[in-house]
Amino acid sequence: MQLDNRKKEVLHAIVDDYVSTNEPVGSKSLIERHNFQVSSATLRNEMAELEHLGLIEKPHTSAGRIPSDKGYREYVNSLMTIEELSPMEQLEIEKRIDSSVDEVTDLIKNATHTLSETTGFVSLAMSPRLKKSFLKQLKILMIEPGKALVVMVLSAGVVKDKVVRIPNFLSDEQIMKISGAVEKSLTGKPLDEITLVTVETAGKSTDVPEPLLKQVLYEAYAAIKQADELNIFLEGEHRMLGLPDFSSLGRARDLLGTLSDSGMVAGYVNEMENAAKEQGNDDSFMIRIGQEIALEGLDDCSFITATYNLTDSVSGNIGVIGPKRMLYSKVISQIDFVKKKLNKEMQKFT
Amino acid sequence: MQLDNRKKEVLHAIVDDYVSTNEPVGSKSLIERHNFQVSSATLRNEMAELEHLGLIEKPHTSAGRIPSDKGYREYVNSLMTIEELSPMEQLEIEKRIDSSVDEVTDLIKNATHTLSETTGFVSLAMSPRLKKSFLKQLKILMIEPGKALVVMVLSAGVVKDKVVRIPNFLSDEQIMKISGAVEKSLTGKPLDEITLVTVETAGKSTDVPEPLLKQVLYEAYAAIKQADELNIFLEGEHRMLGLPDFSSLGRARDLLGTLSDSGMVAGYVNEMENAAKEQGNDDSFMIRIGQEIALEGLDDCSFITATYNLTDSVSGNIGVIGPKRMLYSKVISQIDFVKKKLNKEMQKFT
DNA sequence: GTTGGCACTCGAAGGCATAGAGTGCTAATT
DNA sequence: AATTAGCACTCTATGCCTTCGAGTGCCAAC
Repeated sequence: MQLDNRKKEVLHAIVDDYVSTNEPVGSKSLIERHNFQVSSATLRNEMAELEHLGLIEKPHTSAGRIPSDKGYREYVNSLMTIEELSPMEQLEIEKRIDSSVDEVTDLIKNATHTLSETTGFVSLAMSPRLKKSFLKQLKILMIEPGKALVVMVLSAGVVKDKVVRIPNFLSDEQIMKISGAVEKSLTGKPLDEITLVTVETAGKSTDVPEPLLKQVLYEAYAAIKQADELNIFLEGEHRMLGLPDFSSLGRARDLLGTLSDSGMVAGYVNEMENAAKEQGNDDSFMIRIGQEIALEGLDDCSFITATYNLTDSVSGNIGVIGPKRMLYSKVISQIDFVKKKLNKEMQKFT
Repeated sequence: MQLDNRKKEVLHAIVDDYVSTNEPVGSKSLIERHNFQVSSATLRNEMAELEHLGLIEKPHTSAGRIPSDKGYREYVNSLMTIEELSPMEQLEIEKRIDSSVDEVTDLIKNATHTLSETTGFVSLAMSPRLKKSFLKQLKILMIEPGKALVVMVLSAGVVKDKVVRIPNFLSDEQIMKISGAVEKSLTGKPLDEITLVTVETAGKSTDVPEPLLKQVLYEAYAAIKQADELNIFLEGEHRMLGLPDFSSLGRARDLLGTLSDSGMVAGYVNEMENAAKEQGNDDSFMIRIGQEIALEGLDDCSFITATYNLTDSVSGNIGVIGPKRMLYSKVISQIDFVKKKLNKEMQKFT
């Protein structure tokens, strides 16, 4: 979209004003609040053109203008300038992200919590995508007859486990044999290269009778597959209720209803991630505005995520869902700072 | 509270009508909907007395009456009759509570989810109180230099683990020695009898040098303590937004704000549990109505929980937070049925 | 103890006028 | 050709008034 400078300024001003006042902005108040060296009539003409371009719109005939999704998009893509957080704000975040936790998951939850508190919106994080991490250890521990625990240590410093059912007859020794054989042959393999066949082959070297063996191997395989399942952490849903943008109960309900289905949100974040990758989008932020979000009830929201890195090949997303009437530059730098802090803290785990 | 029969009938009718219509109920509509063999004037007199007793109240001078907290309390304690769920409803719940999960926690989450869906309210469950369960196994596994995993198998069929930091110098062998020694001497002990001293004594038999040993033992102790920390699962918060009782955004926000602090809710459930125990309340339900609930924003709610049992000595709570204008008899039987189903399914894990 | 009757109260809903912010258009100005 | 002043018009929000109806308390009669 090519806009002349003055149109850019006008759109910028409209977005700024609307974001801070939550009132449709008219030509007069625009003049009052900004140093335009033209009359309101001229602005009215500009605004009519911006409306024609689909960048702003009127809630009704005799009201001021509000940015459309396209207008926000233009603002985000070309108009806004991102500033660094103030040292105070940085310190606040540093302080909140506690580095004393022992597990990556806790660190991520911690960062998510912090992000929701600093932005005042809903925050979310995806667990790391572990497909590319490799097995460093795998142990099958007998818990009691018929029950075992599969413990996996992954290269990304993550520990996963799962209780599985095994045949009752199996002895402690047999399990240890299987455990050893599987570990020996799978260690060093990335999770996404481990298939049921791989696991079954790994177990062949033991002398445990076939049908029993097969069941244990299958369970081990299932445990490995479960280890790279994606989790999502959502936090601060209730904060949306405090925003004037969701003062209509209907909207608030639709929004929270959708967010309550965390699996659906996780799936959507995943799609976004994949789409970004396909497009070779090396921008570190993914931003979806209003109707661009393919989730019901999020028409008035914007969805911003960044990518954190646990290792070179293992990453996840962290971000915010807020009203589309938000201070984009601020929120983006908040996410960015939390992400960087998270990346730094994560190094301790790898 | 001693009420004559007619007063009981009137209160019963008022609660029923108000619950189903969400309108203050007046003397005339009461006559219309129920077979009172008296005139509306008589009912007005009765209602005036009920109001005097604090059982019902007027939103304003010229409106009908609504039950007060005390009125609901009376209703719940003495008036309502609890019916069994219909076979259809039972089947629906049976179907939803999936018995194929491998861990108790999943089963509990499952039941919580089901409860929220069947009641349409917020449901919650506490994780089992494991203080009285005893250690069946405890293993410390070396993950990498400086990092180990403490895995505990408890008598209640629960598996817990925690990643801990250990001194870098320790060898695999040394850890195994400690692990063996601790397990040997702690196996069979209830969690609440395990103290730091117990653990340290348990480790003494090894030849691992003192300061290193001590750190590992401390971490093991911390892992054990963490194992009996209480978790709470809350689900369906967004459903409250659909209820007319929370059509005021302010109330809804206060409510969801409070519920978002799950630690606080967990603490409160715990208090309720302890209070019930002290009073020797062997009733299987704990019910708190309106202002009886010592949590901000829950003035218009009722809080109903039941106790599930994982083993004789290990139990937890499962229940519902809904509007106080609810169909108590129905909700109670729903909770009761879910609890029974949960108890049944839990037997598989012990 | 019960009832019919009646005056009174109060909130909800609808109608109506007004104020205010904003718009688009036109004609004049630079 | 771009800008501006001016003006008629539009639409919402607000406040005020009225009406309507469900409900109440109380009193006198049964």
